[in-house]
Amino acid sequence: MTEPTRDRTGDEPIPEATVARLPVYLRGLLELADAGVETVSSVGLAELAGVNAANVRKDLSYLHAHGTRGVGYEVGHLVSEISLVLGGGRPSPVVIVGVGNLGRALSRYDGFVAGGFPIAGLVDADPAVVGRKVAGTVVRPVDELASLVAETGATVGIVATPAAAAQEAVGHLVAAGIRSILNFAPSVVAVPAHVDVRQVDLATELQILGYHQHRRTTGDTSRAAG
Amino acid sequence: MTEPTRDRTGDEPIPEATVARLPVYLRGLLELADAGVETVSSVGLAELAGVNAANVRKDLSYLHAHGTRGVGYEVGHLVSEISLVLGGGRPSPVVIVGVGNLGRALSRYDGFVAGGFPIAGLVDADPAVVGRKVAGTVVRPVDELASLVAETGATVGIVATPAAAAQEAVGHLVAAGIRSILNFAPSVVAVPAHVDVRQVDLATELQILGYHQHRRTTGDTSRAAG
DNA sequence: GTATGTGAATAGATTCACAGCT
DNA sequence: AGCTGTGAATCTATTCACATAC
Repeated sequence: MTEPTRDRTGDEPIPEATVARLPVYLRGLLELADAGVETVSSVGLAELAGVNAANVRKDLSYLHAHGTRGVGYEVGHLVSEISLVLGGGRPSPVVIVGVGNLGRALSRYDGFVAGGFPIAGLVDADPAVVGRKVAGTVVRPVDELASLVAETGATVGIVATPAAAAQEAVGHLVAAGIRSILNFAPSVVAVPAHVDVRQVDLATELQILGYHQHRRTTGDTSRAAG
Repeated sequence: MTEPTRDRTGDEPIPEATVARLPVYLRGLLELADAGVETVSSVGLAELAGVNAANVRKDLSYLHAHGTRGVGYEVGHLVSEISLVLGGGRPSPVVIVGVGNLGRALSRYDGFVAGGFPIAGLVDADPAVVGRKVAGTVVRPVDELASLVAETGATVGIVATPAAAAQEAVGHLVAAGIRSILNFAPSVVAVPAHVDVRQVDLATELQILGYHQHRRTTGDTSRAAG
């Protein structure tokens, strides 16, 4: 409260729940910036993100993003701060393992490139798929993964294989030096402690919806969950 | 009748965090059942699901699933109980709005059918796409959504449109009577209180990974997050 | 001996409510 | 007046530890 001590970028731990909301704030802020809006209040940002305003303020207090009392937050400033925290501002090239239906769709998804996650390359274990051109990129064999990562500086791996092949795919990625993995395969995978895995499971999401639906139709006084 | 509080299926509220883990347990249990395993301990199931064993026990205590002390849980029984809680055992047909890259991939994803979520139909706002056959189904125009839902008994909607079209797509789904929606568009959507929306946002997931990666490389004493 | 079931303890996240700045 | 920033209160979730049952 007297001296502005240790102020290194990203040195304080930001709660996971906050980190998960930052991308949503960022999206809303980019829309505002596009529309020429220069300041936004916590209430305004809360509406865009679908959360509570006090939550927004507390979240932003973890960053080095301060607002002006009586006015609000400067949109451009928030965009910079959040972008910095989420990946340091540099693009993170992505390698995709598994070029089935989902892998192909992901490789063509332009939201990745726009969000700073260009596709560095595609690999597949199936020789019938290797060599084919998908979304402008030639699919390479799995044993070239390490060199692909080295060449392109890829930092993120996406697993889009069948469940049975997911653990092996993760092993290849880790061996190639990748430490951030997004796993679309419906399978819990084991990784060393220094590797970060996030699971995106479509069937699981549907089943969670199924629970609430089932409850709504059989139970009585239930409350909708977001 | 004056019968006391008997166990109506799904009458107690199950914590959200537990609901989100049940599909993961179910997957592991189905694997065990396939392998002919008949009982499993909370420790065994915890390993399969990647969580703490006490957590498994507490989660299962919310269901009507009891184990045998000194032995464990009966795999077949758990499968039935969890399946029942997650959607009542009946299949929930799914309509997909938006037949771009992602919509096509989802419509071909066999995990849905296997998990009790058959594709009831596809719709798209683009006349150039309407009428084309995707994954064995003819794409229908958005204004046929209500009749499609009525015909097929679809209970779940998947939004796979661009962000700008997501709110409108959700509006159509709600108007057609759908009350469970899985939104793949990177956009916060507003829905009436009786409608349940879950967001699956690929760019957001990558950005969360980006935060941890950035922290690992710039910060020092950090701990890996699951 | 082994494994469940659960109260108690701990940790984490959200929301409230208001002091303090512009 | 309006809006941020944050301690305190509340709610939710996880983990521990052990009595209880097989």
